[in-house]
Amino acid sequence: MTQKDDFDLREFLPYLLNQAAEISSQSFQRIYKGRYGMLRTEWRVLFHLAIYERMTAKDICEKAIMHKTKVSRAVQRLEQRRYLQRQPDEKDRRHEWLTLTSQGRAVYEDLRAHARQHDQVLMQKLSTEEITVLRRVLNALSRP
Amino acid sequence: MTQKDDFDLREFLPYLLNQAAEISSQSFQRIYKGRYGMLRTEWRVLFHLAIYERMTAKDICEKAIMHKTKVSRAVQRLEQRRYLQRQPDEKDRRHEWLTLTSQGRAVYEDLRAHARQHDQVLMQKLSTEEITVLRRVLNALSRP
DNA sequence: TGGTAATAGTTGAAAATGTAACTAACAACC
DNA sequence: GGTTGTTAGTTACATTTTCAACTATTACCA
Repeated sequence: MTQKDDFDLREFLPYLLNQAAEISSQSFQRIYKGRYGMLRTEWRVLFHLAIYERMTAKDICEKAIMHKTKVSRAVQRLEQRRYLQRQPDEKDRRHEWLTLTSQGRAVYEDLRAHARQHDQVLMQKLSTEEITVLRRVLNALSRP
Repeated sequence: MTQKDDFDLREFLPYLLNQAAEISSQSFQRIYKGRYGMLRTEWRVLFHLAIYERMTAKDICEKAIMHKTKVSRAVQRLEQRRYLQRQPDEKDRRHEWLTLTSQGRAVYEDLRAHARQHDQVLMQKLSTEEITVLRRVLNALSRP
């Protein structure tokens, strides 16, 4: 199994990014899945609502770059667990404002602590300079 | 929709990595999906076989960090399209050696050209220094 | 005003993925 | 040699995701 071609997958950015994303997500997944049976789409919605306090599904789609059906279903499940509330907009009843319940906020705070800790572990593999470059670069690449 | 919490998703590495991976994969996806109806798992297997010439499914699992069922199904579909051949190992008939057909190699060469071009576009957003740091860091984060 | 277009969000069916159980071949040990 | 354990790979079933079509509401404009 020796390399034949001169094309190196380890230099192809989409491949590398996926690999790193996959690996770095796994241990965090064990936490939100293990503790709350949540999916990736769900913690993302939960975190957005915690951070921005009040959003419509559309807002979440844009911020999180998630498809509306994903958001719709994540919201449903979070609502079933009483982690969030919906409130139709009076002026435009196509919109629904979403906010976390106190229960949802508690879950968020727990997960946030784990997220911070998880990030610490990841960053131990890197120098401070690498971390700043990485964050800057990933933010740049996240804009389509 | 103003930020309330001091936790910043844009600093949480698994989130950032996923976002960047997602965005940066999209235009390449349009190519392999549009031209050959392939899935992400399939181009990955195809590329590995092109680069390493001869591998078992197990080898691919390890190199590509993919679950064996994913690899198994990708191999099936690539075989159906006559992009690869299987050859049982004579000594240990649990192993199957996989190699690309000339047709598979042709598809690879086409996709490789697009991959290179795609990478060029991505890298235009970054400085050469950022690129080297990024590659090094992503490789480090890709090891569990 | 009425008719068409646009927007927010949901739903159903098809495709893809994850999980666990399975088969087939080999290894190791008594 | 026969039993038990391991390994490579597949399959079946449940869960998740994707895609397209749908509803309900508002915007646009002749």
